[in-house]
Amino acid sequence: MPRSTPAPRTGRPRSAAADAAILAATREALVELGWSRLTLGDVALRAGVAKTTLYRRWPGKNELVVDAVAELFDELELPDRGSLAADIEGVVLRFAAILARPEARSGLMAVVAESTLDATLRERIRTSIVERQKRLVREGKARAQRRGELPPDPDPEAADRSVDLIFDVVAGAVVHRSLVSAGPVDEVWVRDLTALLLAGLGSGPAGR
Amino acid sequence: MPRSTPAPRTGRPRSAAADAAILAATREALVELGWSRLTLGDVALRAGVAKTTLYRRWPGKNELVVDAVAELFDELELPDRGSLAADIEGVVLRFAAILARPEARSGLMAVVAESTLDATLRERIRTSIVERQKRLVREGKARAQRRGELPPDPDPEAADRSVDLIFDVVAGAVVHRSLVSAGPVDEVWVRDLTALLLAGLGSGPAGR
DNA sequence: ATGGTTACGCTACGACTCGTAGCGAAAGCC
DNA sequence: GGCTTTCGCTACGAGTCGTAGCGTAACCAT
Repeated sequence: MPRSTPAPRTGRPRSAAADAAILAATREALVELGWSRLTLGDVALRAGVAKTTLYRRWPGKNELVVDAVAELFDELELPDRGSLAADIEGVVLRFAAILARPEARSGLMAVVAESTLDATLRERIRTSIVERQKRLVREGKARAQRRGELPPDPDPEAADRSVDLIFDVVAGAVVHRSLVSAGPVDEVWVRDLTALLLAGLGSGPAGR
Repeated sequence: MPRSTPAPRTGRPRSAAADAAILAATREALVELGWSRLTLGDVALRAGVAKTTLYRRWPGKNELVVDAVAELFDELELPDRGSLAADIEGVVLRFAAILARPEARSGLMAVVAESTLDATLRERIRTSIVERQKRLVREGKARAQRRGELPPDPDPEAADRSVDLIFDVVAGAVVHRSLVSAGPVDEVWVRDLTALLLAGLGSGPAGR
């Protein structure tokens, strides 16, 4: 989904294969070069298309990288493992696996950095990535409430706030752990995180 | 601290004022241009020094920005407000205030993104920023344990894991909330976050 | 088929930034 | 005063940027 095309009814249609090739080439370049040394000319070369074709579809490097990275997160799913704790551990491990890939690491943080001065880009990130993955939190929460592991929400407004908060805490913690602290997101860490989320600080990381 | 100078005993000494001017100019340029459009030539011009002087002190843009941003977080302190919950709320609000500044937003995320392909830069970030601010968690935790709000740690190894986890969860949540989700870190959100940290998911955001 | 319309590949362009080299002058220690 | 290092300045080749112009290719409507 490069951009919202007004869908012209006539003329030569845009090649869908070119889209896929460009996004794949972008991820490949992210792995080898990182964000700063990635150039659109290089991406065009890898994808086997002309540089001008690239500029016809995306406004610039930032938007291209957002679309290339967003595809990575669409494969996320919430496995039903029978309990809230197990569900959380499962999805966090999958999320961490995606974040371990270099194209996700360098691409995601770079566009977030760029979005601080570009409201349009920020909105693109929000709709393409953030809002899209909140479905995981909603699903996991509803599942836990059906199981009786979580109390029902007092009102819809509080429910929304709860979803937003959980999403920021979980996603933020995993991102910070793997990208900033540069520590492993392994089973030990995930178990500690889940314990903290479920029971709070009082229990401590060793208690379980 | 541009870099570890071997401290030559002879010759003209490096101007300390130039260091400060360069770092301040870097932050100023980050505000106006963001990371990608920031050029070292422009920073040198703003700081009133020659471009060559800049290259003599820092290897490149990444290292310069790390140092410029690291200074911002040194002003963080942990106010003693009498309870663990109040302490957390206080430091989170201060942290968010720093993250609200454009020079911190764009600079921090950009260098984190760059560090994914540069182990040296990653280490520089870890020592200059991350490890330095973990003191807040250690202090807050020790204080709460003295008050009896938190149980003592079973062993030093578990204590370290606990500090790392709390730091990633708190810092990650605040960063994710303000930079990725682009939501406000206000008193309402901080209260919900603190409640989640202390009591876990069971209580919900409305319970307090 | 034929003509209309749009996408495509290709080439070329001026403007800009990069990081480095070389120079003479300035600033501090012996 | 003599030595050493930093400083400001200028200049340089290399590389990237985003755009314009052109002829060709692909699809739709008649």
